Amino acid sequence: MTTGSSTEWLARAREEGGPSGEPKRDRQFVEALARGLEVLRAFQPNHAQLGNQEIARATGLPKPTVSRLTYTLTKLGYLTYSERLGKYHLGAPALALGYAVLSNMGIRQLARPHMQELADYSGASVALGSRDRLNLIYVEYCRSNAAVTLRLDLGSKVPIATTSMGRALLAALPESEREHLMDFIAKRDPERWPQIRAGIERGIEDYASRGFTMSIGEWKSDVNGVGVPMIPSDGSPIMVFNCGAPSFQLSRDRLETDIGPRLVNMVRGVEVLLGHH
Amino acid sequence: MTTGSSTEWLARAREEGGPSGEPKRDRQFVEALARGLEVLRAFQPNHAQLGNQEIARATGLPKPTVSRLTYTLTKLGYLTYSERLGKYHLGAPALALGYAVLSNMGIRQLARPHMQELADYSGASVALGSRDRLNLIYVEYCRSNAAVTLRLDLGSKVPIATTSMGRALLAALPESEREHLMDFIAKRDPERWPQIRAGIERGIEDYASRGFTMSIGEWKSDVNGVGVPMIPSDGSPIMVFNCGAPSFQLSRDRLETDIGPRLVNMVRGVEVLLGHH
DNA sequence: AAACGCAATTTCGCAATGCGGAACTAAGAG
DNA sequence: CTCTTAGTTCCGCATTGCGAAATTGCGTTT
Repeated sequence: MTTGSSTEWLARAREEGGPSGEPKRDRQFVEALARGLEVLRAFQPNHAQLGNQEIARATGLPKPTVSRLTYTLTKLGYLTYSERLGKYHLGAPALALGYAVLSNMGIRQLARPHMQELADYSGASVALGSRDRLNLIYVEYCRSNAAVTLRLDLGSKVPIATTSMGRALLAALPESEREHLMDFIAKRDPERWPQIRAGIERGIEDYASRGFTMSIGEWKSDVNGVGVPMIPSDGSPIMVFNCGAPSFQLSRDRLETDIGPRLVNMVRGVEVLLGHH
Repeated sequence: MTTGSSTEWLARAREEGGPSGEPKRDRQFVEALARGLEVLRAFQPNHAQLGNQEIARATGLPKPTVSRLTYTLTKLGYLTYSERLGKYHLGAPALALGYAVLSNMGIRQLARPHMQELADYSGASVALGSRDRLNLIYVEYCRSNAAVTLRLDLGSKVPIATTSMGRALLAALPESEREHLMDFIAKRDPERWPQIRAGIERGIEDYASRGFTMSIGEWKSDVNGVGVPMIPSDGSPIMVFNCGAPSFQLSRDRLETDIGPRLVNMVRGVEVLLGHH
């Protein structure tokens, strides 16, 4: 299901962009920390409980190393050991980190009223996401009081490959970064790559011509959405907005002619607010 | 405001319980990982943006070390660097961890209906917390539709020293652990320690005689609450429930005679559910 | 402009620290 | 009682992280 191992990401994280780069050690990069965090990441919402062995398999790290890392994380409270199952699960301190992320993210307060307005107008839900590897993480979320469906929580992930949000991100990314990510997507799912690629390229065109991207049943067959990127003025990473709903509620046509342009407008408005610091 | 440095915690985390222990190295403990996480922790909700210097001061780590750790965390996406400010802030991947915590915590789904029921009955809010150092982190939260006040989000922290929840935790903890924590509390706030200590001891008595603890305006002057601990059957850490509201809404008398006993009952109910796995 | 203060990064030699293959122990399953 | 599968301990090696001090970089001040 997942990529063979997450070691690839660690390897890439160390190197400069150069694909030719030999294993020149980055004396600045703290391997042990990266590996420890990799262990924490292994605990996805579906993999609630993991033993050392499973973690070793999931991360591609040697057993003794995993053993030491889980030992450390447990002492710090980030992991909790269950005697009954002989497995670890995530502890509350990890949650506190997430809360700090949200409460420190100024853009959320700025954007929320605008997002809510569009959500109410469209009867759909509007979200703000930030990238993590090949996913987008929801950092803000508004839905119309009408909408009953599509409940995604803050902190949850959607793939960049097939969502309108993801395509908006890719379209706005500098060429080199985009290709880097697309390489990974291709590698992870060679089967569907041709269609995925086509969707991304359509997204790039849509973004160039109209300022927003679309996904019509391409992420989940009964969900439609549009996406718009926001490129911050300082060097910080691109954020992405979307507006989406079940397909019976939001037709392709309405997205294209009405919601898409409005989302673009909304993002321009938020950008202005951000400019005022 | 905070403890001088968080290095104390790291030191303790390595050692066995023994207070006499000299710095016998724990070859199992990965220092670099612990330090890296300590850097992330420095980003509390109030300290949104931090430079290397500030992090060094907050964590008590040497500057070059901090520099390497922030470098690593940035490459991994857990921190983001703002050119404009020359400071770091937390990135979305940290949020994803928090989400995984919540979605994996089975007890939440089990307990929620019961918590909601009591919240509705009492017109107050009911929460479930788990300890992180000297705080309790809210991992589940229900409030009556009536209650307008006291909005605390999942992942936020309250001190164990002065809250009903905290006292319930301390009361249920084994002697040695309790004293260990109380030492820290005393050290952190010697000024108020006499009153704090008195409150904790009252909590221990209350818990022994009635099964719940109280805090009447001792955390925030206009907030009252009761707390009940839940000791899991496997070795995993104690969880704590509370029920609280602004003091005008929930009198001491009502807490003592009505809400407290009901909360105890509720927790017994949840414990039974947990037993059924 | 030059000089100053302040913060962040780089340097660099040292040894502490993290590493992982292999051996060992523990706990089920057949 | 063996066979498998998970987890820990050993232990020598060299990688890797360490931190004092020097260096760079930036924004003020004189």
